[in-house]
Amino acid sequence: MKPNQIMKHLPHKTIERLSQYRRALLICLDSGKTHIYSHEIARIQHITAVQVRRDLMLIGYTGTLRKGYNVKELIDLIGQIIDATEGINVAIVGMGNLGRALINYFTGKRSHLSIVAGFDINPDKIGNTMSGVPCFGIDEMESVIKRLDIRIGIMTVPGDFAVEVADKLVRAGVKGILNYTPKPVNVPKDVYLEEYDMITSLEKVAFYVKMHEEEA
Amino acid sequence: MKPNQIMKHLPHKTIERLSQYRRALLICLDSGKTHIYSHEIARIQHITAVQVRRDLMLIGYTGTLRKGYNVKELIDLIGQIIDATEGINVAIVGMGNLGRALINYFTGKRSHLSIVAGFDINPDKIGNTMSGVPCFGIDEMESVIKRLDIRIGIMTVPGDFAVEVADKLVRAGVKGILNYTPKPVNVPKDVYLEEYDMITSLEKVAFYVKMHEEEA
DNA sequence: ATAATTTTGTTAAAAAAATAACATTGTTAA
DNA sequence: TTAACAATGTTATTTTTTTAACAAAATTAT
Ligand SMILES: NC(=O)c1ccc[n+]([C@@H]2O[C@H](COP(=O)([O-])OP(=O)(O)OC[C@H]3O[C@@H](n4cnc5c(N)ncnc54)[C@H](O)[C@@H]3O)[C@@H](O)[C@H]2O)c1
Ligand SMILES: NC(=O)c1ccc[n+]([C@@H]2O[C@H](COP(=O)([O-])OP(=O)(O)OC[C@H]3O[C@@H](n4cnc5c(N)ncnc54)[C@H](O)[C@@H]3O)[C@@H](O)[C@H]2O)c1
Repeated sequence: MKPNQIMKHLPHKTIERLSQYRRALLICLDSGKTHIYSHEIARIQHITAVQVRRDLMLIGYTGTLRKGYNVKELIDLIGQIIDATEGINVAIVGMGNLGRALINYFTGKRSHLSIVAGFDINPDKIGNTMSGVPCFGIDEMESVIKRLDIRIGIMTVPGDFAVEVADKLVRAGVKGILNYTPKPVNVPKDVYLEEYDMITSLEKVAFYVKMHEEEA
Repeated sequence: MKPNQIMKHLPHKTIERLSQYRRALLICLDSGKTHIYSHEIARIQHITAVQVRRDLMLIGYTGTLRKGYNVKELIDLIGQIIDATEGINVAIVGMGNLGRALINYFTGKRSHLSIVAGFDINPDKIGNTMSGVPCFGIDEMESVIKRLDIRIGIMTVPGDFAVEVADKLVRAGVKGILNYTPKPVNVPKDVYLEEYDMITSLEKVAFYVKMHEEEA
């Protein structure tokens, strides 16, 4: 099966895990490790070794028996599968606390995904740069996105502006949106949308903490 | 089936969705809506109406035929299922950009989950408050957590400190950890751990954007 | 008054994901 | 040398999650 065909049949959960494996592998690489066993990856990610091997099987990677997987090779292969060949430019809308946290976190982390622009409505922020990322006015969005070939937008504006910002991003031609706003938005189906709310995560933790306590 | 028994058998995904439904319902309530149909909830959450009805069936909620669900009642019932009866205190470790974003976001949002303390290593931050949340030194962690009966810790420190902070939280007696650090940590199995990395979300968006482009 | 419609609630089926089982094969050790 | 071991890779099974199908009932329309 060609790489192209592989990609189309990867389970959604496998995609997520591949990204996580790579994150862990990069840490390993830094620490000088050249090989890693499936059960080591599994332990880091809190999953089973079988699942790791199964995921790697799906992307057609073959480790060395009894030596495990070559860290560098695996990082490269995961990149071939999940990264776009030429890299993708990303914009952040809303250069507040969360936007700033994201920009700091990303800068220099992933070469194939570059945050190349920020947008805000606050005149004090427009025209400045933040960790090297220039901040533009929201009115310039459409032109800047087209000019810089930005294909993904991250939304970190106050919830009340979520819907209007999403619409603006879509009109500007973005093909993926990552919405960190607490307000769900709608996009046409040729735009991939991912929404995340920290309250859901925290409430989930709280639920299982409660459950566990009641059990005892 | 008693509420207690219901909870034990709820699928993990249902727990997440219940939290999301409530978020959406609270928004509806604000806008003056008293009733809502399953397909309306579904549309907001980008899922199917059947799934909504099935989830509500699992928690034993009965809507009114042809009128839909009573927004207020449903909010209350979801609270009875997923919230702890007496509320849970939460701490944030690492009062940087992300920590600040979280505190702002949470403050006044959920009455049953209160962020009552922050911890940091930076002397300039210790002793101050941020959106009403006092910042303590990391050395005081164990005593403060015990004194304030904190049961969940959110980690927003730099990755290099993740493991040590997680250990500290566990030693202090926390029963749930939400790790926003890029470094996975390990906890004993009586502590519920949730880890989230924005890079995974962004890489997932990028993957599907790429896929979609190649298809065309 | 009756039929059509719309929405819920539930059971059944399908799909997706995780786990288990196990064959295979280098490596180590007796 | 051979047996035990420890790792991978793959198929089979189980579990979980989602979707579909449809009965029941209130409302609306005819
Ligand atoms: N999803 C999560 O887990 C999570 C966590 C924390 C915060 N949040 C949300 O993220 C958002 C940002 O949080 P924050 O703490 O960074 O808030 P913030 O107030 O610090 O930042 C918001 C920024 O958006 C800018 N802005 C306002 N309206 C705008 C518009 N129409 N167009 C462009 N920019 C605009 C503001 O000038 C500001 O710089 C909020 O919606 C908050 O609720 C989400
Ligand atoms: N998971 C995600 O999606 C995501 C997104 C953005 C950032 N991050 C991560 O979140 C973390 C925080 O990001 P940020 O932008 O807020 O960074 P930041 O530097 O602004 O904040 C870190 C804070 O932690 C404090 N600190 C350092 N060492 C500490 C210790 N040992 N104990 C207690 N406090 C300590 C610092 O004084 C600072 O206030 C980083 O690990 C970053 O990589 C994660």
